[in-house]
Amino acid sequence: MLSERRLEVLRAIVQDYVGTEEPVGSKALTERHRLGVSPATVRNDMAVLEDEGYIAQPHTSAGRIPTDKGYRLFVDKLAGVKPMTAPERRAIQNFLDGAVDLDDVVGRTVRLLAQLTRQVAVVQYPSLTRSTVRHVELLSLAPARVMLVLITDTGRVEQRMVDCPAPFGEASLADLRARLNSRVAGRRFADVPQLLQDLPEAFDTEDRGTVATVLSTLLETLVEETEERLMIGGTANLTRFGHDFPLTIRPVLEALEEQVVLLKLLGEVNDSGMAVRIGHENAHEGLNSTSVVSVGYGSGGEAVAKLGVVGPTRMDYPGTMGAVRAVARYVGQILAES
Amino acid sequence: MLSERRLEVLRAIVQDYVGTEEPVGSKALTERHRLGVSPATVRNDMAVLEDEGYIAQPHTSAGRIPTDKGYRLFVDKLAGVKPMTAPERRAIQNFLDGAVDLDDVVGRTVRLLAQLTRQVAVVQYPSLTRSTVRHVELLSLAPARVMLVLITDTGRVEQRMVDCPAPFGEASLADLRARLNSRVAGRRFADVPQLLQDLPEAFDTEDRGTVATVLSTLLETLVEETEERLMIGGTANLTRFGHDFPLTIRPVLEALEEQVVLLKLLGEVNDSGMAVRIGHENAHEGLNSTSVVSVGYGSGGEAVAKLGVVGPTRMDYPGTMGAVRAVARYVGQILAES
DNA sequence: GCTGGCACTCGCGCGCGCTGAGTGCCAGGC
DNA sequence: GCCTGGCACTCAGCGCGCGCGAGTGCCAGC
Repeated sequence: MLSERRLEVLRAIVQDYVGTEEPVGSKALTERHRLGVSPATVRNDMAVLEDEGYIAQPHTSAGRIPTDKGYRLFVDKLAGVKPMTAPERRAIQNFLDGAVDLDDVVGRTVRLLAQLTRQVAVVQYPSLTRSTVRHVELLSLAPARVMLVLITDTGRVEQRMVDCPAPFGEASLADLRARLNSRVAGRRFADVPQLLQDLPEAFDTEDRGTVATVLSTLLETLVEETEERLMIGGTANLTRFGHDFPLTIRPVLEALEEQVVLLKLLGEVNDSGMAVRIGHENAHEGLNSTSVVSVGYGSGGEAVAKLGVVGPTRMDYPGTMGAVRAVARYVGQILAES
Repeated sequence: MLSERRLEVLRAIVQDYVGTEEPVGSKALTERHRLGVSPATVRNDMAVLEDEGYIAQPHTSAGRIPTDKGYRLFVDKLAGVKPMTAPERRAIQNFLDGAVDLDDVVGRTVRLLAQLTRQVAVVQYPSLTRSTVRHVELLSLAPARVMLVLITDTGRVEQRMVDCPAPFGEASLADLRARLNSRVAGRRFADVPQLLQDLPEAFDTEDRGTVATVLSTLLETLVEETEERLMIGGTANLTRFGHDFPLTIRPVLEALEEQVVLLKLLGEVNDSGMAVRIGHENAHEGLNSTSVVSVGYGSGGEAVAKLGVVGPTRMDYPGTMGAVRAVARYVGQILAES
């Protein structure tokens, strides 16, 4: 176990390094922080911290920089979440309040987050998994062609074309529409399959094939669209990554274009709230020199999707976490209102 | 007017520079191209080309590189469009054929284009301006709340919530729905306002307010959604931009995040087909060291949207133009089928 | 009008030594 | 036992000078 002072030294190193982007030495440390001890003592402490793997030297006789493990300790034990100031909160709220539809909410959120944190922002569209069905609509486009429109309580609309095995009359369509809605409207996606199980039996034999086709398309939509969409922004902030960044930036850009990677990235927010993934803790190789701060957000108490930012491991964790949390909270509010 | 051989020299310079990314000198030129003259002669030609502003030296006693004006001449007079090979065509078609819906088509297109050209791809969603209405659907969500769903022939779906001034019965709703569709289905967006002008008169006085509200929402949707959406991809290719690119890349990333800028970028494709914007020809400052190759695409003969790529001015114009044209053609086919 | 020859230019890479921040270690003091 | 000042050592970065070589412009001759 590290002594109190050594933890203090680690904190000071992290803070200074995040601020200056340069390896920090013992003398500079004692000058900028009131540690109450001499540089020599700090040097000893640093030697210990290095042995334990919390800090490292880029090369002999340079200052120290925190390792991933060092940042991890910093985030877990040494730093809190820096709350937003009142004006900042107001600005967030104002900015998000102007949104006119779901796309706009997500778009504004992503821009806001990128701007506040000066990093790359990633926002997942509200998920369908935990949402409920508001309405299902069926439109006859041709005798044997039906368009299925699914409207969710989060304001999302999905449509699918269905080619029917047999012509399907307007009356049957209206019947199906009514039965469908009375069964699933207001219900959760997860419950829908069960609720529709015996629906085809209510129809004439000749229509059963078509009904089954429509239903299976609906179920497919529910499942497929659970793979969420994402929006990202603030990629220009990648240029602030580091000096050597031709090599650093490329894999990050590549990773950011793969939805799957991103979804996984946000994926594992534990229920307690925020998740911070530091450097090599990220499964994806290209993101080994980045940290990800993510959090769930939702219209009620429950999280329906996630959002977060991707930045260099050398980031202002308390500030970033504060911004991410605040934005998530206000987006949740906006969604609840609409 | 430049002599035939001088044009040939310019072509050789552009080709070599695009290939090597290094200033090209007179000796190297005569070695790689069968110009039939000596380096000294080429030097004289180069001096002329430089006087005319087609090429420049990064610094005294280095080779020459083409200027924007040089590329312009190259594109206009010296180079054609390099057609895709048969296997490439097949690959494009196969890749696009797998798409399941509009989002997927656009997504695949953007990835394909980025991969083929190794540049940043931008694809505009099929526009609503020139498209036609396939169907308008009205759903009663509450006594005084109606959801309006607009389906276009390009497979796009837009929805809007309408708060009615007075409760609106199911019968009236069905009536409105039927009348609406009989008037506008299959018609062009631009014609819709006129077609609906006297529709409220067909309804009882008590319903007219609601009908008017619904109609104005529909018209708004048509106008608003004419502001198109975009998808971009291949930003990782920006890292291949140049050696000095910390400064180059940032404004480009910033520009790419502004939809407005991008739309303008694609905006001015003349009807003849492809547009190539070279360097300073781009209005947006951040894109002064990039070239944009764009083209319209559409499901019929008519263009409903645009797509293109953004790359360094030093790009393989014939190849890029070939790829852009081929992709546009196949996307058009796919859209026509669905 | 093309060519070979020639003198000149200048960016780039290399090696050098200096500087200064930073380190590890040690002996002495609280 | 822990902290401290002192000291020798290390090494990345920087500036400098130098030589190389690709490339140029010009000129006289064919």
